[in-house]
Amino acid sequence: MTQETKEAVEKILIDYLEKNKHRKTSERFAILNEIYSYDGHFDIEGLYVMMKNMKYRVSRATLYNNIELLLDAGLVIKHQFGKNLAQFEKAYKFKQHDHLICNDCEKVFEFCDPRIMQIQKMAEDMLNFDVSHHSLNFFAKCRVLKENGICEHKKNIEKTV
Amino acid sequence: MTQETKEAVEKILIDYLEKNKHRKTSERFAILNEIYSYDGHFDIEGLYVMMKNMKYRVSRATLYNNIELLLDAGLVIKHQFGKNLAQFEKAYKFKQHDHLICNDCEKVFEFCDPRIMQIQKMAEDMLNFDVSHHSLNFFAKCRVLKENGICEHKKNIEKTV
DNA sequence: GTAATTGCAAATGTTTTGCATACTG
DNA sequence: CAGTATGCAAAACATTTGCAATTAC
Repeated sequence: MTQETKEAVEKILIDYLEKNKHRKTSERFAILNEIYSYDGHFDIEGLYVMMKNMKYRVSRATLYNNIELLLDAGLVIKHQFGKNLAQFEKAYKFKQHDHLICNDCEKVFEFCDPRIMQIQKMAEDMLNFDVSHHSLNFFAKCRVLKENGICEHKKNIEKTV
Repeated sequence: MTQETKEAVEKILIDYLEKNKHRKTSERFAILNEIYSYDGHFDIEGLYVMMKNMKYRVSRATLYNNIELLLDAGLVIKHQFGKNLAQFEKAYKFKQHDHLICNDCEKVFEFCDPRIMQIQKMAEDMLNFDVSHHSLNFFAKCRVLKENGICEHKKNIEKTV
């Protein structure tokens, strides 16, 4: 993360905390910092391990509490890729994108399509709501299968998830 | 559910079971029947209670096992509306639709937009996958608030969820 | 008959809660 | 110094698993 980004997201957090009369605790800034230093999707347990490895003394409860706050501040977005495990991703300055999940290897791919915004506008006007965020997931089968009928990505042990 | 629908979905299930060499147990037909007799979204616990109330002797494990099978057969679709609770819905002959979830009262609204299919096609071709199903959720704030700042639907105790 | 499927109960994994302690404003 | 936020442990909750009994084929 660039110094510029670091300052920008911290400013957003500070403004949010002040506006909502929450305290500026060191944990909040540490969590924000860890999240923005990481690329890709993460879950709370992963973030907990990451922070433990980085010397921090944090509890899972604090992570659960503060991820909610960061979501509300628009600094983080939440995903659910079909499993009962919430996944998160930093949100500031990252291009809106959606996901396609392989039915076979569960790897997650990203794509962009501006038409989603048109659909959003239609839904907003039709139902009289202002959308704060959306989640579009395609669950799909890979067209390229290996001899054993397994998708071509399955060789990769680690998942994008 | 009409007799016609009942027969149609049972045929789909029978074909699926035969094709995949699974047994035609009475539980499987009972579950299918209950699901198709119910309108709206349900979770496993709700289905369990529904079936218990209807004299059936079923276990949660069987419901979890068979909902997976019905999903695979395309007879049921699965949703996750931001919570760690899987919700389901019958799928046969029901028009494709997507959801908007109120941030405030958590009520779920439905809408249709054919443009989602164009996005799907784009994603399929770009990533070389065949989409089996999708999930599009908008999380949104109601434009019409009551004096207390609470959304206009909050009065309704029961949720569409 | 035999192997898949079931019900039940225990186990798992994620998230929430209760409470005493620490720290912000 | 008042009350919010924290860490830790226990509780809650949805889902999965193990296993003996049942049932489809």
